[in-house]
Amino acid sequence: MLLTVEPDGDDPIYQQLRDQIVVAVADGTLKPGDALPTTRQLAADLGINMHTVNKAYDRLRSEGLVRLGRRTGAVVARGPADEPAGADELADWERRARTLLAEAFAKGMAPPEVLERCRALLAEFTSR
Amino acid sequence: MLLTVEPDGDDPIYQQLRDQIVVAVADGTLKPGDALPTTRQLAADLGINMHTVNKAYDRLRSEGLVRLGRRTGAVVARGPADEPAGADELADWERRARTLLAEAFAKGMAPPEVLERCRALLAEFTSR
Amino acid sequence: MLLTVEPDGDDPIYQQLRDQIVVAVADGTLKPGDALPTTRQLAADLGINMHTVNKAYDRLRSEGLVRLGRRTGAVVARGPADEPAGADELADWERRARTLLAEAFAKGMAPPEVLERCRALLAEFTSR
Amino acid sequence: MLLTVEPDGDDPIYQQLRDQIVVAVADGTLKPGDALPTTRQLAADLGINMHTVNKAYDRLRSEGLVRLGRRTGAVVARGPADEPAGADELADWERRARTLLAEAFAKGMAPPEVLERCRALLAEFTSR
DNA sequence: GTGGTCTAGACCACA
DNA sequence: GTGGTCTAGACCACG
Repeated sequence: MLLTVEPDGDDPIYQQLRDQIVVAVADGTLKPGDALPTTRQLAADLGINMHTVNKAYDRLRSEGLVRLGRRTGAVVARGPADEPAGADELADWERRARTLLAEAFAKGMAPPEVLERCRALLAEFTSR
Repeated sequence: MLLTVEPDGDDPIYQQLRDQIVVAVADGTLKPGDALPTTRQLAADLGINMHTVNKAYDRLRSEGLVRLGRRTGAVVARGPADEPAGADELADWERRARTLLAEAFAKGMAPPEVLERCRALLAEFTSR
Repeated sequence: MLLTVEPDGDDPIYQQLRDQIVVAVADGTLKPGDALPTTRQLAADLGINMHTVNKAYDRLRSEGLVRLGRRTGAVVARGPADEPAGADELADWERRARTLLAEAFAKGMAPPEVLERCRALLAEFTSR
Repeated sequence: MLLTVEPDGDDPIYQQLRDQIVVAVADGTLKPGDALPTTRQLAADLGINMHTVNKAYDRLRSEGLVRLGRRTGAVVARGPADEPAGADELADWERRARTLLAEAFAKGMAPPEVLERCRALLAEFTSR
């Protein structure tokens, strides 16, 4: 479980953290019940502000992926196949997926090729 | 070709426009050579500022999807399968796709189901 | 001597014409004394405005590459090795060359490679 | 690192800034990691608008030469030989170089002389 | 009449 | 305090 950040990247730092943790949950590096580093611990390790880590954790909480306890810290709350996604979650995801796939298609990637890439990326998660 | 914006949405207005136009190009609503509304016209229709539309068009130009004409206004420059995507473009796309697919998987969607949704979304584009 | 224009290209049409004529003079397609098409002839051929052709010719005149006669039309006035460039002309050219070469270097092209490309491009002119 | 602008020059202000920064990166005045002035600061120093500086920086970012940081301001991202140029970048550069070299040749500069000037300009970059 | 550029001033997200 | 976004209004280059 190695987290890194690019302070001057295109995405805000808190989202970089959120994304990496989502991927870690997907590929099994993090399992339901696993504890995440404390905010101040992670902030110190990465040389960033504690509030930034906090914001990342809060986003994950509002997505239902982690639970934030006063004493337990941040704990992974949901893993693959743990609980089916809600309708709102699903509609929002589909909207983003449509945009992403449209971009690929509009920019010249052939649909079978796009689908194959999606399959390969998903395989990264299931195989581990 | 109906464009709408949510001024208070999560994404900036110019990106909402960019996204909708990308989808329109992908699904065939807009074909290479088709003219987009003029910046002033679209701005007036949507009740937003000219510069905001301008920024959306400028981004699309830098992505190679539209050409900004001197007299004609904005014109769709690239359609599906018009030209293969560059390596950088592709790597960036794959990074975003990984995050999006990881999110789906981590939130409980089964890989076959995810893949099926991707296939269905792509079919929206190829069928029209 | 085939001239073409992209109405929606990055460069203004009059400059596209100017550039192509400059290259034609350099590579020998056009020689000193050769007549260029009349403004209305060229405008009709390319489907553009007469004033646009006029502007291109005027720029070339101010650069000393063509003479504009009331009765003779536009005539190539100067060719390779015809007359050494003036100091102002030269300083301005060098400024633009510095920017172009800096861009190549800053973007990762090795100086020997850049120089070789320049040599090859110049050879296109001398060989014909 | 001294930047100047000519408000009434032929090139737009933002491009004058862009060009000067490209040259500065090429000749080593600016090295990867170096910070550029903040948009507001530079705008105030030059007596121009913040948005104009912003546009210059944004172009440089889209060219991959700088990263725009959240806290640090603009930072030089790519230096000479840091990363090879892409194919599109290269083709576009060659087109512009052809025009520039043709102009020199057509205006009476001998090819060896032109090449020597290019070599000298490149030497300005490598020597520092 | 089109997009391109510049100015001016405001509010927000991020850290 | 930084860049990012949006608004408003003006002038210019191009065709």
